[in-house]
Amino acid sequence: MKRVTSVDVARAVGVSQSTVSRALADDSRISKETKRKIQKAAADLGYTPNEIARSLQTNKTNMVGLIMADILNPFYPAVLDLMTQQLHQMGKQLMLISVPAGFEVDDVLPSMLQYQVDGVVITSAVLSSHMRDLLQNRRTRVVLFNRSLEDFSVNSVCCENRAASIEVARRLINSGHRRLAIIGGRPDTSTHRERYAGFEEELRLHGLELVGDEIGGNTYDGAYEAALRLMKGRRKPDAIFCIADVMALGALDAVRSKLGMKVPDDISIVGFDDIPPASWPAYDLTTVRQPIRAMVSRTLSLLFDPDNFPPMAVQVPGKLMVRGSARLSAPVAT
Amino acid sequence: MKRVTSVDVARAVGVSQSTVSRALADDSRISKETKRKIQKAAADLGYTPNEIARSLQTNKTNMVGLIMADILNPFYPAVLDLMTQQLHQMGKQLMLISVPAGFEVDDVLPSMLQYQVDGVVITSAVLSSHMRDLLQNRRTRVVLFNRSLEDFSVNSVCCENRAASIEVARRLINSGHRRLAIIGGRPDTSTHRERYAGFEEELRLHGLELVGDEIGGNTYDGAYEAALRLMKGRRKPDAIFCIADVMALGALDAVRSKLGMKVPDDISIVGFDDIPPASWPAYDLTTVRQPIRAMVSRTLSLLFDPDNFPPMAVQVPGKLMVRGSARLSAPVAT
DNA sequence: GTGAAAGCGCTAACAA
DNA sequence: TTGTTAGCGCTTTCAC
Repeated sequence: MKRVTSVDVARAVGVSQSTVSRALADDSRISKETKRKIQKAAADLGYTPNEIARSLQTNKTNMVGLIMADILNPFYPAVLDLMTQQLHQMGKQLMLISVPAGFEVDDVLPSMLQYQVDGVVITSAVLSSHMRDLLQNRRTRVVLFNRSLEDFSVNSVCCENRAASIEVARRLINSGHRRLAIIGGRPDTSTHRERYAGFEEELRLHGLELVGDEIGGNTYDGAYEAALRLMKGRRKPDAIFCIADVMALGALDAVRSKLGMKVPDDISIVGFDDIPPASWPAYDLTTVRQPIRAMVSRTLSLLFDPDNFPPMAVQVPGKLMVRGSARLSAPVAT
Repeated sequence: MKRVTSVDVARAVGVSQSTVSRALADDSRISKETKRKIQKAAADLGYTPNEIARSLQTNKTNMVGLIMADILNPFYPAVLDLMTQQLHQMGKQLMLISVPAGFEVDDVLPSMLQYQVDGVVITSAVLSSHMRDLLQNRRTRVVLFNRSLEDFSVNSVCCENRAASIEVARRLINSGHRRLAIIGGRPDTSTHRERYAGFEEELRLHGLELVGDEIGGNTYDGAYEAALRLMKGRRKPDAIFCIADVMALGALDAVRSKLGMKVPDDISIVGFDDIPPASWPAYDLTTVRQPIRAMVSRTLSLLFDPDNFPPMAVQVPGKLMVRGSARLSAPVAT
């Protein structure tokens, strides 16, 4: 069965194809009567406009590309969920690519651009300068989500990573911890660097330095091993800050189930993100909540606001969720 | 800067536009020399074919639509990850929609079809007969993932839900459990019905019946409450089968942290899916593993195999992962 | 208020 | 081996 086009509708009503197009676009010049007839015929025939043809003509696809580095980190499904829903409400569609391990944005972005997506959201480690130029030349909007670039040459939406990490460090120190360690994610990500820097900076302010720092690769297993390495060190930490919740869960399980330690009595663990399992009683993780909904909204605003120039780095505040995995005393007024 | 088209490449080389098109499609009739020149010019100018225009002409977009009911169930991110990667390898793209709570496939599918996706994968509760007809008329392939229809009118890929659930029941009964209960997901899904039926059937075979059955809505919180309701019943279960891991985690936390029970000493909990947290020491959940990779591969085969007709219901075996959350004795030879 | 016609960037049939 | 031409299904001028 041949697909029904606007020409079929036109023929059925006895008007020209362009009139159909106008009527369905609710053009003010078309008479009420004609519109009604066309709408009826369209419904009867089961006509729906071909977005591909429309896109070719208007040079606008209403598709947004999303390049995700690690969907398997439980932080991201919520992002994805909100993103598709908000886009759908705006009458837009999402094209998704998950970057396989060992690949970069550069490897997958071009295939997405061939589909002429109107904008691209990237939640990945790095964006090469080559790709940045490419996007700029095409005038394809980009927003980095949960990532940023030092030189502000690209839009980005992040949590206030530094500030939040400073708060974590301060609260831990004020509560009597002195041997602090950190489990990082991937050193080539801005989130890693900012959280690491903020945490360490606050330590120095108190005349302390890290008793250990390990890389967990933003995975549960990676952090599990990292925590064990930390606990084998000369100076055993009394608190570990994991820059992502999924790693905090790994660290927690490592010290509890493998080393038989009590949390928070023997050691405090703090995460970042506030993924669903963080609030489950089995973990009861103290962590920094990222305001996902706000971050997604801001991302889409940056993507579609026509006079968003020059690119900007949006930062939204995180919120410390005090739960049971860290021995924290009441905050000190400042 | 205007986007560079095949016409620009043609002009640069001094050939016709169609020659460019052929050269880039590696048409055998074009001379080596011309091809080389065209490829060079294309690279120099940064030309990449416009997939939208190509799609309009070929009536084939190489896009697959994926409609996901609950991305927030930790079972699905792995599916998504594999799906995008396998598609990308095939040179295809994925268009994703997450169905918001309170909406149905019918509400989102049409907007996807306007983009002329070549096929649709659905992991949702129900597919109305109206939509089924629509898809059939358009000759748009559909595969239900982790869902099936009784009448086999649509392709589907599922785990052997019944068989696996029967095995769970048998193992529990053979290990001495007598008061079995179940926490279901959503009664309007095939997975719910099949797992429920298999489990109950095996019980009856042993002259037992469920001491309780509750609905957990496929969420952690829902199952947490459901478990508490079960334990308030007249006959308290000594084993609970949760038809999805995310619910098993909720049930586990409920009986452990809220009721202070020991697992598996006081009660056995078994799940279904084998999501990552299931194997974490904090849960150590006995569950049925769904072979996601195989399921995704089969799904894409069904979608693209040209002579896949009539529709078929593919079933792949699950695998019982025996861990610590259920008191199971060694399997009895049959 | 409506129609005719051009054209978005490509593929593919037909010519040469 | 290459060029010419006709669309794919739409939007959007320009006429009337």
